[in-house]
Amino acid sequence: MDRDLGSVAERCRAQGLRMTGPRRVIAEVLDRSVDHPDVEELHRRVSEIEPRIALSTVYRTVRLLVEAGILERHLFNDGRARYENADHEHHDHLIDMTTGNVIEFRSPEIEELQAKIAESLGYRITGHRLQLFCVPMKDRGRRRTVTKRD
Amino acid sequence: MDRDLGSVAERCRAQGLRMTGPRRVIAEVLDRSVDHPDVEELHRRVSEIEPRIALSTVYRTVRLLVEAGILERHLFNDGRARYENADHEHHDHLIDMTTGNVIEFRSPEIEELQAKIAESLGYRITGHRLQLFCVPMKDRGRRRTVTKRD
DNA sequence: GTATTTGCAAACGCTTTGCCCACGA
DNA sequence: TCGTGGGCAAAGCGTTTGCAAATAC
Repeated sequence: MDRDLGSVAERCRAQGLRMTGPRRVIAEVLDRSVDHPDVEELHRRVSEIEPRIALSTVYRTVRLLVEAGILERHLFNDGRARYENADHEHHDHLIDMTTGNVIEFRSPEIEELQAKIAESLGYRITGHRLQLFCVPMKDRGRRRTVTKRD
Repeated sequence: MDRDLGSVAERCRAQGLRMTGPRRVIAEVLDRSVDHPDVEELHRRVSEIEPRIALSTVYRTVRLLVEAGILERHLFNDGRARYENADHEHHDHLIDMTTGNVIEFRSPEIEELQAKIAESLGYRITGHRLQLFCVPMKDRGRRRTVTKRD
C-alpha cells in the first residue's frame, strides 16, 4: 500500500528544508511510526533519542511537514491532532471506540459517490474526511486484519 | 427532511430537564437556528434576547443537550465545535471552503458501503463523520440548492 | 426546602509565539 | 557570516470548572 517516496528526511531535503539536529530526530521517529501519534507521543519518542528537544519544536516541525505535504494531520474525536506519514495511498479511518485503535481502509466506490454528490451540488472536492466510529462485532469467525495501534 | 419532534424546549421537558430562564432562551435560539452556529455565535444570539446569560451557561447547556440527544455537535476544520438541532434526518456535510457555508446532503448508498466495510473488518458502526471540503465549480448552468449559511 | 443551575473568574489542555541564543549552509 | 531554527516560558484559544448566590420544582 505504501508508495515509498523516500524517508521523511529525504523528502525534507527535496523540499529544501534545513536539516537540523532536531528535525533529523523527528524525521527518524516519523519514519519508524506506523500509527497515528499525537504531538506529545511524538515528543515522547523523540525524547528517547534526544531528550533536549523541546515540545514546541515538535509542534513547529509537524506543522512545517504538514505544510510541505510530508505529513498528514488528522482530527479524530479526542481534542488533539494526530499525525501520519503522507507516504502512502489515500485512505480513510475506522476508529475502534473500545480501544482507540485506528484501522485504515480504502473505498474507491465511496469516493466516486462523493465526487458525484459534490458535482451535483456544483462543487469540486478538494479534500474529505471519512471516519467510522465502531465497536467490534460480537463475532464468530474472527477475521485477520492489520490493526495499527492508534 | 425535518422530523418535527417538537421544539427544543418541549424535548427538554420530555427528558425531564429543568427549564430555567437561560435554558428557555437558549432553546428558543436553537429553534430559530437553521445553521451550524458555534458557542460564541449562540451566545451572541442569546444575548440579544437576554444579555445577562453567561457564555459558560451556553457551554453547559449545549453539552447537556448533546448528551440528551437534542443537539448534535460537529467538528469541522476550525477549532471550535458547531451545533445543530438533532430534529432532522441524518445527513452529512459539504463545506464550501471559499465561504465556510455548510451544505447538508444524504447518501444512503455511501452509508450502505460504510456498513459493509465496517462489517468486513469485524466492526459495527456506532457513528460516522463524512465531510466534503469543496470549492465551487467554475460552472455554466448553476443549479438551485438550499445552501445554509455556516 | 433542597437540590440544581447560574454568573463570574480562574483553570484547563492543546497549540502557538516572542525572545534571545545556537546553529546550519 | 548571516539568516534560519531551537529552547524556554509565556500567551492564546476554545472549553471546563469551583464557588457562592440564585432559582426551579
